[in-house]
Amino acid sequence: MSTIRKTKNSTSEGRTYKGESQKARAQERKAKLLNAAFEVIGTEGFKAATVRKVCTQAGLTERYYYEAFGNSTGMLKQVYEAQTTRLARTMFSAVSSVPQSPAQMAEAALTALFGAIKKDPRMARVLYIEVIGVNEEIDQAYQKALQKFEDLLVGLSRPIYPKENVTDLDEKLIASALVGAVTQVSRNWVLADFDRSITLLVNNMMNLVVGVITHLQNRQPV
Amino acid sequence: MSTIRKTKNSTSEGRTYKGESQKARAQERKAKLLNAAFEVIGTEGFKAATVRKVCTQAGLTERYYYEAFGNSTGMLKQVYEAQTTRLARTMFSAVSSVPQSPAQMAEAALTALFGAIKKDPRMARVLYIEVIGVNEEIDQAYQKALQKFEDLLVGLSRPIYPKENVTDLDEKLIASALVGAVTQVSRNWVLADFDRSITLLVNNMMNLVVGVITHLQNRQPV
DNA sequence: TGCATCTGACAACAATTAATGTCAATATTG
DNA sequence: CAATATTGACATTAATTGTTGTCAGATGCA
Repeated sequence: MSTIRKTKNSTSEGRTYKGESQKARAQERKAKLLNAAFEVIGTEGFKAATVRKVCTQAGLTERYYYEAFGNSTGMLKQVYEAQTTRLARTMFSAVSSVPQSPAQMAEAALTALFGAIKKDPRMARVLYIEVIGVNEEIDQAYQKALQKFEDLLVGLSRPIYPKENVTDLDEKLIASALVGAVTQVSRNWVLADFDRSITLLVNNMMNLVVGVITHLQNRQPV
Repeated sequence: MSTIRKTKNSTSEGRTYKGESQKARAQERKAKLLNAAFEVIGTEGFKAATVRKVCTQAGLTERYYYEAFGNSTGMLKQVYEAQTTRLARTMFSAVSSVPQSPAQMAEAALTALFGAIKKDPRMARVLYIEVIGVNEEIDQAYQKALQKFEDLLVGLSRPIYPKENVTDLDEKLIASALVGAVTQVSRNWVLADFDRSITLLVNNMMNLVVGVITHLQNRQPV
């Protein structure tokens, strides 16, 4: 039997190249590919985001596509999750930096959302359009992300709801309806090439939010 | 030169076959293909609706696919428009058969919508999922259809809005937000396999509708 | 310096699919 | 019956794409 030759690091860990560890190189490639995928999906759509096109955009070759994503569903999922994270962070920080009253928090959140979308329309395309109806795995990621926003909304609005049992009141349903309302308005706004001011959008959505809140507070239990 | 032979009908009109005119046969084929396309798109999705699969489902050959649709975008567009028409009819008739007060009309419309979706989930898939992000032509059809619903809503709610100018009030924006809210709730409901009763959905959406209405009515012009 | 590893460019393969064409069988009409 | 229109089954073509493989050159390490 021949003995197995070992380098300083065990064979599976690889070695440094151009001054960087294997892990660091892989991360850099993944970041490049993620940016490229976001660019292509966000401007030309998921269907147009072929392996070759994304790799060309990234300046890398196909092998690294599979290293980073596994397959095209993986690519879309990662791009989507990166964008939801980015948006959530932006909105969270906006909400945090404002007096903690429901109306002011809602206004801050809406302003941050519309601002982010206008600043980078690729995000809207990824969040609202390209993830719809691709396959079950993406559907799940989409539902999960929305759920997170809805749960956040439910948590924030809990103190607002009437203590007594209002007939059939379903907080999650109301939350998802509000999320849907915002989504729809955003989508139309993007497709209409930002034809309205952010202030106008926020003011009108606030009618909806404040309307449902005060209505629920004034309702009598049955 | 040889003279051109003419049958009783000019050549371009074709002739009867199996007792039916050319037009009637073409219409029947188109109806068959439309049903088949709806079935495939509504259950397996647009991506799975290849020319061969739709034709097999319809019991017809590829040539008639192109006769009826031209291409796959045409197919999706026609299926989509057939479903929006069907839904609009159902909702319109429901709204008509009820006392013409805003709340009762809204309740009737919502009940009809959720009922139609539950009765045939393929419709929801076509209306809410498969038309999103296919290409520009479908996007336009989608926007046009939503616009029609939104315009209807604006028309119905016009008498409700305060006469005085409320700050920045944009009826179209409110309408599209409400449409988006309903759409989102429907989508979730389908994906969650109809986990709630229609009454529950309607009651909760009514909170939103009544909430925004009363809020707008009570608001003071600035 | 010599050898193993890593990288990038690209070839190759298989599978899918839209779109058009071929041709024999069937129905209609004069 | 005979000529022609219509139909349906299937072949063909061309293009695209995911995925894997090849190989030469660059890089790091002992």
